[in-house]
Amino acid sequence: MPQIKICIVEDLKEVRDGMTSLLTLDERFEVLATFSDAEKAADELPAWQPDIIIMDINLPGMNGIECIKKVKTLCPNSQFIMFTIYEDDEKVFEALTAGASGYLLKKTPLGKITESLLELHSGGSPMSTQIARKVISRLQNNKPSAEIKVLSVRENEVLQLLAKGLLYKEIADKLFIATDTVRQHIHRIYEKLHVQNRTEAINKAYGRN
Amino acid sequence: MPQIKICIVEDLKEVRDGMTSLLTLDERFEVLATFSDAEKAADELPAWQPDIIIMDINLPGMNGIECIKKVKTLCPNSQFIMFTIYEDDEKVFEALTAGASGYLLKKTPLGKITESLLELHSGGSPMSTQIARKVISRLQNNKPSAEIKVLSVRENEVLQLLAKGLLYKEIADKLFIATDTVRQHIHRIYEKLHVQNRTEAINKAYGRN
DNA sequence: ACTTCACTGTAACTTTTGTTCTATTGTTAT
DNA sequence: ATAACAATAGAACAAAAGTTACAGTGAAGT
Repeated sequence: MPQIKICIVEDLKEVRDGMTSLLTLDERFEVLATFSDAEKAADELPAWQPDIIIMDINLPGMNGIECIKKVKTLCPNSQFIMFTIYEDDEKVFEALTAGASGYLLKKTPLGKITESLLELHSGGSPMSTQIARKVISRLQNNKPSAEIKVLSVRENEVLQLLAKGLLYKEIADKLFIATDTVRQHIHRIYEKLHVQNRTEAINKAYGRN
Repeated sequence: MPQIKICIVEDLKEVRDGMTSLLTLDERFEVLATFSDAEKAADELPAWQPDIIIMDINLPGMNGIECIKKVKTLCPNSQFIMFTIYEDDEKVFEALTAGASGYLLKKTPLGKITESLLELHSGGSPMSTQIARKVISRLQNNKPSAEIKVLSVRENEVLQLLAKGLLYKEIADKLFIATDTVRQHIHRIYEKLHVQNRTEAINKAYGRN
């Protein structure tokens, strides 16, 4: 069983060293190199071709997400795992779409960290259920979002059809109500979502901004 | 703290009853109703409006995924969690894109089941890291879709702004062209995408059907 | 040289959307 | 019970979107 080759990109020396010694003590891992900034990492990572790159998100200068974008094509066999303080950071989500395969919280207990790395290496994507929800929502293009909850059941039905691009008349026919009633519902929807038109309503309700 | 209202769709009586008694014994949950087939569930679920619907995937007749598609618009505030034997089932993945927010394995220890339901209810998406990886990779293959490529550069710019919900006038101002020209571009866009209005164009271009 | 096409523009016209007001019915919460 | 709200609907009106037809310019390709 070969060791899992790892590189670390992290600006804080203590954190970097802590992670390095944790992994060095575990014979399943091998730390090839560490970097304190993204520019240097982007330059040198391709030469190392690690299995896993642990990437901090908030770095001085180029951030971790930009770094992924640069390095990804040059390290096609490397997997990126983000390392961050904030669990619910929108940046984590950005990173996932940019090419990261999972993430670790800085407060994660040590045992969990190695576990997550092993999971990552065996084809999984360690992440919290909160992030998982966000990812799924994006996949569905359908975020149940706070906004959508202020709408009544009927209003949601109307919005659903509105989002398909149906005419008022067509919505009315589908729901067996008058066109004027549809008009009414839609007006209320716009009010509740604080928007002016169909497109804005759809964007807001389904979380595309 | 109100109880979490739950409905169960599962064809095997033992499993159904087991789940029901597990949840009934826990005062945080309330089982409103159970169904042994998807057709009946699709009929009656809208009347219950549960917080969570536990849905078996493999059902006789209509399967759980079809059932979700039918019920989802009628229960906009309900969350669906799949209940299945196979962890790596492609069906699980289909279910997630169809609208499910997480899934449970049938072999899951009882304590984990209630934990997952609570996570689901508080906005998370319980799932294994394997499935998470699949979801992420689908997310990353976010292709700009074939349709968008038939459009000229300018038309894409217009479409972009159109998708934000801007008025023709606002688009014109942003691009420093006449409102009538915007009108022209949009007409061409609709022609090329074979659609009749703004919403359909956006859906088509960004692959939401 | 000629054709094609993206991009720009004008103009008249129809259809759809969105606003505002009013009003009835039934359900739910205090 | 009484207030609040969801769902329904009619009607008049203003604003925006969408259709159709025509036309000039400049760039790219044959």
